[in-house]
Amino acid sequence: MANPMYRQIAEDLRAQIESGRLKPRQQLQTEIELRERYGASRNTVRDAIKLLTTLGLVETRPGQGTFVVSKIDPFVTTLSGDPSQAGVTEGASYLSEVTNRNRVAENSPIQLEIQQAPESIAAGLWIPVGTEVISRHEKRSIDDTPWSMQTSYYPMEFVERGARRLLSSQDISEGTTQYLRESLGIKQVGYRDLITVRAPNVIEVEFFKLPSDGRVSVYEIFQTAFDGNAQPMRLTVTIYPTDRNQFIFEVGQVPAGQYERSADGSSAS
Amino acid sequence: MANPMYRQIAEDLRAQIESGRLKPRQQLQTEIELRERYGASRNTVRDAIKLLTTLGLVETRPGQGTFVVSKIDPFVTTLSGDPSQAGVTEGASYLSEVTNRNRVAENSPIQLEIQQAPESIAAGLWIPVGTEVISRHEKRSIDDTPWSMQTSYYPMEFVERGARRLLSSQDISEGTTQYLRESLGIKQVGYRDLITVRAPNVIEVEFFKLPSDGRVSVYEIFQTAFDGNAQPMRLTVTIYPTDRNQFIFEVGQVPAGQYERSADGSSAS
DNA sequence: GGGTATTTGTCCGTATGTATT
DNA sequence: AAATACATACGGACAAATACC
Repeated sequence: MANPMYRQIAEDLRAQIESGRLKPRQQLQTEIELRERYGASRNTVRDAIKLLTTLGLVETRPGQGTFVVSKIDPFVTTLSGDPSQAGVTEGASYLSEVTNRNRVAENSPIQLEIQQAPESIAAGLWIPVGTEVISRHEKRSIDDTPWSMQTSYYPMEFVERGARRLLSSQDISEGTTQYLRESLGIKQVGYRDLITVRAPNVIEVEFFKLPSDGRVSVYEIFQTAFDGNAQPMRLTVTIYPTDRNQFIFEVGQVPAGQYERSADGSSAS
Repeated sequence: MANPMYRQIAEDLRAQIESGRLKPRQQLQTEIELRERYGASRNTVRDAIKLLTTLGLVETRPGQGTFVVSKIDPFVTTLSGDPSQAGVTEGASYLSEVTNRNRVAENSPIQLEIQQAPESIAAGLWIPVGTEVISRHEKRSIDDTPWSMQTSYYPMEFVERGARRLLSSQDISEGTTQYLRESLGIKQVGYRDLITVRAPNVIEVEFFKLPSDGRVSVYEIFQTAFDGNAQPMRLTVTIYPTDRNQFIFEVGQVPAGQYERSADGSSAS
């Protein structure tokens, strides 16, 4: 046999799940039953189940059993769209969007730090490594589900030039983008998003309550905002778990209306 | 005992990797050596290594050993940008972008099918389930590395109205967007991308040569293109492995210039 | 090419712990 | 408290891949 036994067992179970013979939320046979059914040892059955777990097809619950996963209703974030709102990422802007969908959003207090820019942040802001930057960090939840972690970095120079509220951990209700325009005359004219996916770190596993085996990865989105002189004025890094988030962006003329892809893979408008 | 032993071993090794004491491409101690070092059984050490593998921190090579991963130089795809080029996804358009970066791109022949639209495709094209659609499927590689799999769906009605070349497996060199404009007067005025991440299926694992344990997930991007009547004219589904791909999109005025995030997490412009 | 040592992969059986019902 | 089910841990045996002589 080309394939080891635990893979064959996994393939068999996977076929049953994908064909719909095993439905979401349905319990699989116990490890003991599967051991007899496939004539394998319990450890081999467990290897098969572990593979399906990594693939996100099943989940195990101690004391209960192994179940076919039921996907989470995803939250959809629109990354582009109305250019006038473009890049308004901190503060209340996204709250209205969330509320529109009858969901309840919550923000943590803003955690403020002054750091020496490491390489990755310095490069995004076009400043030398080690330059002081302000970081404003915030955690967000929707319907009590941890949703995203966001950190925005601004050159320390902005404070010296008069934007002192950047150093306040108070929420800047009108948005930092507008605040910087009013206080310093720095106007954001565009931004660039870089989307990556990676495994979560320990902090992210804890906040998002992700399985500690790292099978759920996170989006990491670097947003660099530019002012009228084509200089970076802000770098925002946002983390979203991939198991509950999708992103939309639109180019050109696109009809309005939600486009949500539901849990079973189908769509609705 | 808060943590089981295999997690403690994994955390210890993880700390060594993240602190740089174990560098990318460096070999870890063998399982036997780790067993003695931590006073655990070989299977327990293997559990720790399996965890690190799922987290993407190490990789094992039979007959050789276990090594700290060296990240792949990612390929960066710009999803928005020049509105005149917007949505030109099939054919030669992306080849120039690749060539500009001194990489060599290759496309498979287009695989053509006529299908009854399943729910997910019907919803994207606003047509009833079961309506006939044309699917044009293509696999793409860059520098001999499998890069993406793309399938575009068009209403069968387009062929009946005269766009017969949609049924040819020949590449439509000027791009299907332009072809539809010339042949039917259907003009694409915008599109919407929906970005999701999920585990790969068997076909994707094989084409992209992904590890069969499913620890590397894939982006699945649904692009719906709209014509001047705000009707969907095309649905394109593209799959990219998350371990070698990043996406950029820009809104407003953004200075030109590459923004690549290199393997170690730093950036360069 | 062949043979051998090394290293990881698969599979088994068993015992005990922990979470849930 | 007892039963059930998954989680952790151990030890052993053999297979498969690789490297080296």
